[in-house]
Amino acid sequence: MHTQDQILATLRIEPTGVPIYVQLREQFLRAMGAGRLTSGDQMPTMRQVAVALRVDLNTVRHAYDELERLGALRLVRGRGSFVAEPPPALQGSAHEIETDKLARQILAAAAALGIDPLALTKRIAVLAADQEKSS
Amino acid sequence: MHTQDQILATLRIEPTGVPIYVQLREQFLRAMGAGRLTSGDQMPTMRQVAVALRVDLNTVRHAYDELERLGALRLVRGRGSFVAEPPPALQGSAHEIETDKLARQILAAAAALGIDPLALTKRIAVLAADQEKSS
DNA sequence: TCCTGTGTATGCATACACTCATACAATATG
DNA sequence: CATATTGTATGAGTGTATGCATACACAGGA
Repeated sequence: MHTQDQILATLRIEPTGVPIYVQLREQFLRAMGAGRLTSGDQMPTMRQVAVALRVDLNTVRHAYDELERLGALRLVRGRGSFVAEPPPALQGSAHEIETDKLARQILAAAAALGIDPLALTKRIAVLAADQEKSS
Repeated sequence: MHTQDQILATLRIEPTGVPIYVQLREQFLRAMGAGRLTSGDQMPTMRQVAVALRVDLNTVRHAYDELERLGALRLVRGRGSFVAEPPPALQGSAHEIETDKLARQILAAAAALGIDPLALTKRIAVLAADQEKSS
């Protein structure tokens, strides 16, 4: 019952010039990957986020919208928003396509931040290996 | 003499929702932090950047302007733009921290979308290598 | 049924980001 | 001095991001 509140408390909007909806999108994706939000979890309400961060409802919706298009959320009218099941089946070519998509997004993000893709690749490999062990 | 050209070749603008001037700002800051741009170096001309990236002169100026306000650049009318003396914050270690942050965020996103981190790493490496060649 | 909490959808207003075009001002060079 | 180069500046026009307000549509419970 406290999950949403805890997530809410972690959200931060910074005046860096990066659009608010982008900041929200990244923070939620990260919370999911870190396990602070898991499949089936109810997300904080759009209105909750809007009020808590003193941000417009449409802005939050913009973020939730993109997360749904990414397949990370399920938006259910009248009920709420929920973290989607990460398709574990995602086999064969479908998996390759998704992987490719994300890989390109990542390179774009790295370029946008001026981070060397090769250095980034190495770092990811190391962290991924660490995660393998701990699980 | 090749410095500007080399820096120019590393610049990338991606449609991530992050404003172009922010992308430029970050990339230059990181080039400084990584030592690819050091005190006294002449920056590529605003017009060079504008033409190379097919972006408006005012947009580039916006980025250079912020960098000057940050103390990272000295803009000299009629002569050019130069990296300031104490190339500000974001030194080597800070750069590593940023890379680390992005790496973790990527792993988070991958987990959230049900994508295998190792497969992702390989794909990124391939795409990054391709990009290196084409430039 | 009625009420409340959701997501969904408008319209209006403001500010910002970006492009395009056109200059002006200072510096360097011939 | 003339010219080119570079930074500086402005205005028009378009699209987006954000905020504020007001609804509508659907689900669940009293």
